Amino acid sequence: MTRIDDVARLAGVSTATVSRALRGLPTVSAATRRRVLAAAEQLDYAVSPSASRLAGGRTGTVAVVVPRITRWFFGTVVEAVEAVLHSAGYDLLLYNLGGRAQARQRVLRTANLHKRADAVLLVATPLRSADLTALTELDLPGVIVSSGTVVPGWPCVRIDDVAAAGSATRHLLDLGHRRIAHLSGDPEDELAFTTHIDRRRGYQEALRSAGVQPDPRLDVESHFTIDGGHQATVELLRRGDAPTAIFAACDEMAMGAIAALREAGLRVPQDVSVIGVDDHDLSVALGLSTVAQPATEQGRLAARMVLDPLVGTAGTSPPASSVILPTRLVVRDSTAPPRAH
Amino acid sequence: MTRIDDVARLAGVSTATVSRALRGLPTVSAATRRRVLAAAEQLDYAVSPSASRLAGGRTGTVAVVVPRITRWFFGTVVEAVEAVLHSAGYDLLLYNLGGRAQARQRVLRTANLHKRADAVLLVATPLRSADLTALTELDLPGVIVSSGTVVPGWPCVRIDDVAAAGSATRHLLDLGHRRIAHLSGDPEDELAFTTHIDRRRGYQEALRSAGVQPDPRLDVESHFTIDGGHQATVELLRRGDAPTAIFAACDEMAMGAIAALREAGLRVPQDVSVIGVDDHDLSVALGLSTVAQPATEQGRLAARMVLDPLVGTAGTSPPASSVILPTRLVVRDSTAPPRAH
DNA sequence: CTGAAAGCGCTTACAG
DNA sequence: CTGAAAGCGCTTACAG
Repeated sequence: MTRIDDVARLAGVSTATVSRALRGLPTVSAATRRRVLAAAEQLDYAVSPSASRLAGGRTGTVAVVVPRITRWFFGTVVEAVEAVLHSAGYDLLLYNLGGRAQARQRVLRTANLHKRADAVLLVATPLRSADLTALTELDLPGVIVSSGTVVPGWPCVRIDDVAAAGSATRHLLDLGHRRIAHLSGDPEDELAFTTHIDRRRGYQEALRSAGVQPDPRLDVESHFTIDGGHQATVELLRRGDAPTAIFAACDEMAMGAIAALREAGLRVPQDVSVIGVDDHDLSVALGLSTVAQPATEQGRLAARMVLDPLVGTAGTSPPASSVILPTRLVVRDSTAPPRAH
Repeated sequence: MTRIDDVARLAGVSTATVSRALRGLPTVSAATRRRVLAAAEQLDYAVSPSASRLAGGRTGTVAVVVPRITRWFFGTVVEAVEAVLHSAGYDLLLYNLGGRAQARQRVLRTANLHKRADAVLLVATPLRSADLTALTELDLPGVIVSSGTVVPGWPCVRIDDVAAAGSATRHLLDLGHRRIAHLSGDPEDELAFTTHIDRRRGYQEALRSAGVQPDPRLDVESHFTIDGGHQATVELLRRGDAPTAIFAACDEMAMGAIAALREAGLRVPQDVSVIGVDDHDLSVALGLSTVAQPATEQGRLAARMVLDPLVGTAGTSPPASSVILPTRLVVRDSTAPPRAH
């Protein structure tokens, strides 16, 4: 393997100069830089990350923590984050909590992040106070995407979940629905994120503003997955006195709801209207009405914000502040006025 | 930050002994190991990965390359891989090619893998010969998942795509279909993987075995996505003389096909039967017939195989050999006999 | 703008 | 089973 000494020798300079030239530091003359780059090229030299990290104290790596990479929102965010990080020359260390009970603790406690990453991107991962303490002690910069916990000093990129849920619910109210069910997140979930709390609030507030009293029997908790939406809908139908519309806390749950309704012989939207939140890839194909949220945009922005304090002249730019991106009601074929009685 | 010297001092041994004890090497007495572990615990010591990597020459990291993390199969594989790697104490460096034209080259050429990972997991990523050469020169062990290129010395975990496609096509033939369309992958795709070639072959062979001549007008190429399946179906219907059944090369394409059929006023399965390959999470909900492939199992197995030469006593176990996992026809509601004329 | 030298924090022969 | 010492391959004050 060629090392920095080889390049230095060929270019006729010191290793310090090679190091500076290759990293693009300004304190190298144009002519020297040219010679170094040519030598490196000729020798097919690549810096040793371990050596560079040990000597420089920077890892060139960002740790990305997501609850489940297989879920639409998280996969989409990671894809956007990956593109930004890699084009900035940063590595992406992936931590997928994946429903494992102790995964979160493992990630945050066992010094997995410590010295492995220069920054953390925490996507929709709520922290218990012990975890938060552990994370704070790592003293790393970071960015939060979506909901979760507020980490002191970490900006957050998200949508307004209360508003998004309100928008979905109001769409149903405007169509004339009054018995509107809600499928929301599972508070028992070990990986529970807080998104569902806000979305429920938006739902309830919209109902109350329209003079409708939220009915606990129409509010079913489940997982934020297709299967979760399916189960919740089965439960909803079991309770009897079916709603005329369902607001699912995410599109995947909405899809599960549609499947369960179809199995029960109910048509969408003729018998029951369904709306979700996300604008999942499949939602167009299914004709699912939804409140679209910009997942790629959230990922891209979060990645830029997480790189911000790492790249460039530290301390120059003010710390990034939190951003709330807009959502947009997308009406398709799964919502319609309730049937006349 | 506590360093190894601090632990050594507290435990009253040399740093070499601390290093050995912490890594579980057998050449440490039980009593000493106990003292070292207690000291490390007390000081909340965590080894510096950079230092360890530089000195030891191992990175404790596996690079995972996928075409698109947002696609069901790849997301599911990565989730399984992540669980195995992290529970073995390995880091996962994620490379998502994501449709970017030069991403593959960037990953393989720019020494991104070199010295960053001890092994590579290449998921459904075909290589041009220049890329293959570059990869071979890195001299890393690796495992291939799904199709792609054969890399000398790298075992492969996959399904039999020809058989899977044959099974899907035969199901349609058995129902009485003769005009069976096929939606397959796009050969122009910069990230084209070879899966679609095998699946087309299985489709054609099954037709011929049943005495049906494959009709090129019923064979439409597109992307392996929901949108790709949608577009391909629109094209298929535009050509006129619609088929009575569609075999889509993956479930996402099948979902797109179902959406396009519905938009065209065709019912599934009464007017047109649809079958895919995968058993995507949503397929149950949609009632989509499919040939199920074990994505989680492939990921888990591949991860174990990739760790195999890294962990334990090198050279002891024979190199892992390739594995072909079974697929299974799952009949749901999207396939039925063709209507009588 | 450039170089000599120390140091980053480990692991690994080597010797005992 | 344990330790002293070299070395992994860089980056960074420091000096000029």
